[in-house]
Amino acid sequence: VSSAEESVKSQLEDPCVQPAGPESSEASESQPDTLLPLPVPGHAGLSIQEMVAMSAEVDTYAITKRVKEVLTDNNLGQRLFGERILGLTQGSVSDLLARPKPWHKLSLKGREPFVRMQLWLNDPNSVDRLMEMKRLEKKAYMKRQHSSLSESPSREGGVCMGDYSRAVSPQPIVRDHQPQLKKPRVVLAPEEKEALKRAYQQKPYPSPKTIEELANQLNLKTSTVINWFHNYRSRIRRELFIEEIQAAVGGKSGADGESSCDGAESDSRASGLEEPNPDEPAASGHTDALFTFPESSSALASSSASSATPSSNPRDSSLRRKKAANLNSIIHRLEKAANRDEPHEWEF
DNA sequence: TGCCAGTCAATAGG
DNA sequence: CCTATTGACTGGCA
Repeated sequence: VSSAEESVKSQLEDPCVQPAGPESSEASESQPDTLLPLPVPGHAGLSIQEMVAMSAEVDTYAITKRVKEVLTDNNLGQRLFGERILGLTQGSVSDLLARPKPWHKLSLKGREPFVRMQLWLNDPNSVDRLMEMKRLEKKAYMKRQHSSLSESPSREGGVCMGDYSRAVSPQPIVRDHQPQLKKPRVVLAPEEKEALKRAYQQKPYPSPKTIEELANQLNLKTSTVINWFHNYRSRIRRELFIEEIQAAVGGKSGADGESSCDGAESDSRASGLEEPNPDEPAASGHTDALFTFPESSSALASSSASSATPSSNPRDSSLRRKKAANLNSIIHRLEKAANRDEPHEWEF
């Protein structure tokens, strides 16, 4: 029941509305930060970092929920909000709003965006100010469009913020000849991801040797494999946090006692980590691994474009797998803590 | 060195 | 345009 309606600590209350000031930030469209480097507006020279350090428990889930509402209600985008208010890029904002980590698991740095959101929400003029910025941006954009029509390719001297050089430029095909300053961005094929996920199930923390092998088998750079494991691990971890939050927020009736060691049931929403439908026909290899769950493999090898299964429980087996992998992960840590190298087999 | 938390930024859909 | 996803990078820690 507890939850937290305005669990905001007094600190963050912000009655005094910053008086707009000489807002001359114009002309130079898309000038990076306007007021990111933090001497917080109406707060006696307190920097955000100081506020973060002082602020008490904050309900990150509630905050992001509110922010999403306010943004959509007012037709304000994540990009604008991120760049002007949080000092983050659109992708980061999207991620943050979609799956906020619980406050107590955030580092000081990680808490900063939430404090800023809190501040923003408490400022009665925040929305209007943002809308004004949006207007100005659009105006600047129009101006640019207009001027570019009358002259040669006007290369903006801007700080490469919103620079979409495309559209009208006669560049039939991007047969790039430009000095590879732009690394092509690796895009793993679904099957490659599958293979990596399978490998993860076996060993969340592969040894350099294993990584090397995987890289060779899949024809990927080892750094790509390494990065993939880092990313996957942390994203799985975050998934678990979210389940934790939802479990806490959810059932308010009676004690939600979970007998099992890890309270993390509740239906977790579709996450990017979930594969449409794992199971490879073969997949006969997984015998070792500390934990492995059989999981009745199903046919249904529909490649992607799932969305089918109008009503069934797609996840569950995947949830179980996540838990299994999580256990392996925990074991890995315990072993490390125990100063034991090579997380090899244990006897249970 | 390896790990992690935060992010960035390219991209894929809408 | 906008949002979601995700490989790669950065800084901190041990």
